[in-house]
Amino acid sequence: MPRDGEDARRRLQQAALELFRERGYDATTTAEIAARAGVTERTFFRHFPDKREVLFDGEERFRAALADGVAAAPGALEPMEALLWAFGAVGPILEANRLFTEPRQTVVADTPALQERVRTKTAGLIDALAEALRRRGVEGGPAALAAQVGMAAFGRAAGAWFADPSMCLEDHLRAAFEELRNLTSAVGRADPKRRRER
Amino acid sequence: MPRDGEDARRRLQQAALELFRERGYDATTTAEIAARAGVTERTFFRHFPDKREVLFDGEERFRAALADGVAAAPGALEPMEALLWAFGAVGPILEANRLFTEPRQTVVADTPALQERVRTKTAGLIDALAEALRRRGVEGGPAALAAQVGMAAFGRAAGAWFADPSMCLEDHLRAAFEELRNLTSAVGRADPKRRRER
DNA sequence: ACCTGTAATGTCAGTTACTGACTTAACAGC
DNA sequence: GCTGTTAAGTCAGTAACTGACATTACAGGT
Repeated sequence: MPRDGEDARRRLQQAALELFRERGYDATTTAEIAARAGVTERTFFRHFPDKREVLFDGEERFRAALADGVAAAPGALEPMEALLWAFGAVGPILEANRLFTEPRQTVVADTPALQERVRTKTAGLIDALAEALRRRGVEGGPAALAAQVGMAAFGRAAGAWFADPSMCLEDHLRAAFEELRNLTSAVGRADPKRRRER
Repeated sequence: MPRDGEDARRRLQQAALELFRERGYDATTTAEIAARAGVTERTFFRHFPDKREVLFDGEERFRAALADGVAAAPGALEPMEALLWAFGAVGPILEANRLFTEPRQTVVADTPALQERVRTKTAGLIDALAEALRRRGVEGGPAALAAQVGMAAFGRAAGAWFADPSMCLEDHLRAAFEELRNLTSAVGRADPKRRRER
């Protein structure tokens, strides 16, 4: 009976989040999730490719927003500046999803399998950023490195922003990127005797 | 019959690598691996916690070497300099394992599940580096960021070194870290109007 | 009304990774 | 020769996922 459509998907996500918080991710079976959502286990796997994915939704929209941000940045900006621009433009999306993403933070935090998935999602974002930089004329190698490094700074800024929302995301971003510059500026100065003992 | 001991483990790894290269990771079952190694499937899972882990061995040794390298770096070095030092000290290990790790590169390359595992392993290395930096007195936040960024540069250097072994690892490392400094030095100069339109 | 197509779901059987509980075979030292 | 330990075998079971097929609801045209 196809009257449900998109509704069943939302019920499944809701049921999954509830059960994960009640008894943990590993102790919850996909059959239980389906039962609470009022559908069959088979239906679960028609809406989500696997058990983990039920928690992650709308990530491709975020990825597109990041890529668009890099593309929309003024052409004169250096790679890292373009990334900073894109991260700033993505703030509203972060803010809008904040209450939505917060409950699953605790679930992800104590489930290694989900953390692994988060890393994969992040890797996808990094790839998209690198590709967007390449489209601006940045060479492949530096683009990939810049995307990785920029994402690390963004993660730090987003974390700090979650912990202290009194400062706006842009300021957190600027602080993180400044920290980054301070860290990297020191290298290659004294050039210590890089002997490999042992 | 416990006469095998460590030997069965090696046979399992060898059999797994062969089968993965013959017909791919996903199309290979743990039962097949065990059969080719001359043991039971149950024995496979006594030696490895899961199917993926049969390909990754000696990673904890590498992690310890990295942490030791950071600890052994001269105390006057800045965080990123200490990381560069540690990466340089780890070169011989990379070189020794080169022929050993090369065959599985192709398997990992076209198996998403294995790439996910590699990312998890890398995250473990980053954590170890951050912890080692903290032990040098670096604060938690900057330590984590420096470890992430340093590992990104190390990955780039190692990749370049695999592609072009004529240059020594240290030179590749220096090039990657220099690239990093160039990338980050540009940010925060003009401070463009970071308006979030759209 | 009737037919038809399509989209979401139900049903069921099967594969595979992985685990727990128990048994068995080899070897080690006393 | 007895005993303990260690690696392995055996067996039954769970749970994530998949393919093949049947079913139900609804939409539109005639």
